[in-house]
Amino acid sequence: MATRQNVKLASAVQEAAGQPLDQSLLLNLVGYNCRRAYLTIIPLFEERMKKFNLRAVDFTVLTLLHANPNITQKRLSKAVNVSPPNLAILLDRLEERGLVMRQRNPLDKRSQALVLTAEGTKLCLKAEKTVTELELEATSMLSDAERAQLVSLLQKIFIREEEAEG
Amino acid sequence: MATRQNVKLASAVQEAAGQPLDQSLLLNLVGYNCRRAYLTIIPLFEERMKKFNLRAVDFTVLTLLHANPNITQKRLSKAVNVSPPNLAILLDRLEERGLVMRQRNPLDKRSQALVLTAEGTKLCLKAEKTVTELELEATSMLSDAERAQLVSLLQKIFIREEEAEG
DNA sequence: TATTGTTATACTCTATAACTATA
DNA sequence: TATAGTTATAGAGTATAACAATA
Repeated sequence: MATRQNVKLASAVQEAAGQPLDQSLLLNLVGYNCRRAYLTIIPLFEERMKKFNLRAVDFTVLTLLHANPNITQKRLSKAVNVSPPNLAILLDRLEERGLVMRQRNPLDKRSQALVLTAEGTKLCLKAEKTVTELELEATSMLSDAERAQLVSLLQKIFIREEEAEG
Repeated sequence: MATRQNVKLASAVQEAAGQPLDQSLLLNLVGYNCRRAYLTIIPLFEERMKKFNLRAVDFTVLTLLHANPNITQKRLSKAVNVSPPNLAILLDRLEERGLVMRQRNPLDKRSQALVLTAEGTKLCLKAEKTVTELELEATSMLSDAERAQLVSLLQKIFIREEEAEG
C-alpha cells in the first residue's frame, strides 16, 4: 500500500540508487588507501603464485630465509608477524615439501637454525622473479619515480617501529 | 659433540644472529609495503575504536551509510568487499545495537534500504572524528604534502578497478 | 626460573551451498 | 527464471594456554 511513508522511502531509495557512491571520508584515510591498494595487488599475486603453491606468508618466509640463512624461528616469527605456534605448522608444511630445513643449534639446543634446501632455493628464486614482475604489472600506472616515492613514503610510516627489533 | 658439521653450523648461526635482518627484496615490493604500513596503523585504530566497539569493517559500513543513506545491501556488499551472507550478520549486530535500520524498499520488496538511526549517526560522527585524528597521529612523520601525495599514489593503483561498479 | 619451540584448542574471518521472498 | 537477502556450515587464519626440552 502506498502510504505517505512508503512514497517518501521509495523516492529516497531511487535517489540513492542514482547517486555514485560517496566514500570521500574513507578515501582521505591513509590506512584505508593502503588496504585498498594491497587488496588490488594480492589477487594477482595469488594467481601467479598458485603454480608454486605459495601463499604470501610462505613467500615472505622463503625470501627471508634466502637472504638470512640460519636465523632462528623466534626472529623469523617477529619478522613475518606470525606467532610461534602458527609459524611452527607453517614450517612443518615447508619442511614436508622439502623446501626448508630445521637444524638444532649446537650452541643452544633450544633454538633451531632455519635454511632453505637446494630445492627451496630454486623455488624461491623462481618465485622472487615472478613476484617482482607481477608487482610491476600491478603498479604499471605508476612511473618508476612514482613507485619509488610511494615505497619511500610507506616505509616512513613503519620503518621506525622495526628498528627496535632489527 | 663437536663434529666438524656442528662447528660449521655453530659459526653460521652466530654469524646470522649478529647480522641485521636483510629484507631488501620485500622492501622493494609495493604490496608488501602497503601491508606493512597498514599493519602499523590498524593497531592504533583498534585501540581507539574499542570504546565505540567498532572493528574496521563496522566503521567502514557506518561511514558509508552516513554518506550514502538508503543504499541497498548489494551495493554496500560490493563497496566494503564483504559477501552478502557475512554482511547480513554484520548488519544484524549493528541493528541489534540500534545503530542501523533495514527498510524494505516499497518499489522492490526484495531489496532493503539501509540507514543509520539517530544513535548510529551520533556514534558515526564521533568515530569519524576519532579516526581522522588517529590517522594523523599514525602518519605524523609525513608532512601534509607527503600524506596527500601518498594517498594520491595509492589511489592510482586501485581507483580504475572500482569505476566499473560505481 | 626463563627461553625456544611444540601441541592442542578455541575463536574469528571468510567462503559456499541451499533456502525464502519477491520480481 | 533471476535477484536480494538469509541461514547454515565448512574452512582458513589467528590467538592462547599448557607442555617438553634446554639453558
